[in-house]
Amino acid sequence: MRERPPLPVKPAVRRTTLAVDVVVLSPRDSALALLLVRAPAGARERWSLPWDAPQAEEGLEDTAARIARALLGVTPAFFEQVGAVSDAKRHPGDANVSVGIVALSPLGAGQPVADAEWFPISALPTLAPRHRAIVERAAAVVRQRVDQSPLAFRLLPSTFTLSDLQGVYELLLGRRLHKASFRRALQASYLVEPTDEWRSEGRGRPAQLFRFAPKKRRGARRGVRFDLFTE
Amino acid sequence: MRERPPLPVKPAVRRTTLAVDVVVLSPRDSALALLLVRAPAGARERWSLPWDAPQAEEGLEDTAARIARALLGVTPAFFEQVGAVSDAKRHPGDANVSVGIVALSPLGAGQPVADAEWFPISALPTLAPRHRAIVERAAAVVRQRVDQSPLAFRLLPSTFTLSDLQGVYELLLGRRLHKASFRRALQASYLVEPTDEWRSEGRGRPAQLFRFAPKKRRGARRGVRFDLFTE
DNA sequence: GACATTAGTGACGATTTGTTACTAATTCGC
DNA sequence: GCGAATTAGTAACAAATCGTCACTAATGTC
Repeated sequence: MRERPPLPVKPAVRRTTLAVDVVVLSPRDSALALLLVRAPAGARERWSLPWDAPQAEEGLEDTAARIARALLGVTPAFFEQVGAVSDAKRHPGDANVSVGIVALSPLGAGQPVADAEWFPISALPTLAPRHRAIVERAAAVVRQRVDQSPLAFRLLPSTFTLSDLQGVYELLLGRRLHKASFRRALQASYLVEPTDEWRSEGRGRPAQLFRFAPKKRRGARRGVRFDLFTE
Repeated sequence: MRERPPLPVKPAVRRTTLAVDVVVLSPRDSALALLLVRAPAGARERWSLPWDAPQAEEGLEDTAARIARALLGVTPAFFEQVGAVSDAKRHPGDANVSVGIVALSPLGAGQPVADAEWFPISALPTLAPRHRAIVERAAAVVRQRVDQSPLAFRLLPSTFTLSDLQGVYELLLGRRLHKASFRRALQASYLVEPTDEWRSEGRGRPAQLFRFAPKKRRGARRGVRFDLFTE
């Protein structure tokens, strides 16, 4: 048995510069859109993620909410951290550490201010390296949590049709889903309830509107899934 | 159509103090154990999570690796962020912002230094409020990702029996699993391959040793799950 | 050698899932 | 007005998956 050496690190805090970088997402023109702000003259890239430093003792999600509200006029419905980075990748404000936060804003809510614009996530302009990395992680986080978190519902208004909902899932997952299976699984989940309103969208049969109203249900005690994505 | 107001925020970085707080987990005596360090005399709590500030341009996971290696003599096999916090909850070093990182150390690897000790996760001493919150989030993150991430394999040595593996899953999930179902699902996942070694553990039939060797398989293109845990 | 203990598997029934094919309600073109 | 086109919604079948039980296998203990 070895002798146990004494504690070798003397922990100490250290002053650094911190930014909250916000990935605001919303469905727009049948694609997932990301809100960018025009960079000040002289910056290396013309666009960047909206960002700012947290105020004293302000929660990081509160910082993200403040930034998004200032740009859209409304507060997004959902926030989730995508991770903190402290590497050598360049940040537009040269922050040492960035916390990336994804914010979901419902379809059609808010209106960007003059220096902010929606870009389809598949056609983004050049961003600072750290911002590009944060956007990529955000997309992965959203795709990975869409089953466990009510993400999709936060991208829709408070009432919506089941086709709307399926469309958002397809946007987030990047693949088509089968209508009957989707509805059967949704039925079994007790996550939505029908309203007595219907919406007629030009042609075709009118669709019933639903609202997100999750019922508490006992954890379905399944076995393990081994859904590692090993690619 | 409203006039779009100009950009109302002038982003600026801000100097803060930052700490990386590490949740080192390892199976120990049939329970999940957490590594804590003895606090210096005069601290409000007698134990704390190991923590330190990142060095200049050091990645946050690298900081966590450095801290854990200093305490255990070995580098844990896996790191995952559990989130950044910047609220009023007290940190032992009074850092404004903490990044929590969970580190998984395989069964039996390393030996704590004199001022560090393993505690079963179900019987922890009092911790600073922020540390308590980080540990709770870490446990939730681990439970939530155990299906998508090779977490369980990182808590075991490089070869292990299937009963070992099932035991780790049961520790992480906090419930018993059925042997036949577990093995069938594992078979279908192509995550492990048998070695030609066997291990006799006192009584009972010897068990074959396996190693983690995930085969690339095409994404199983399932429908949506709606596994929201709404409780 | 009987028994306790742990490893590992075959098989059955129940449930879940992917898919096809249908019915229903609306608008559009003529 | 009326059929074609379009979108919503559902029934039902076949295949795959899952939970469970019951068994066989190989070891140590007494």
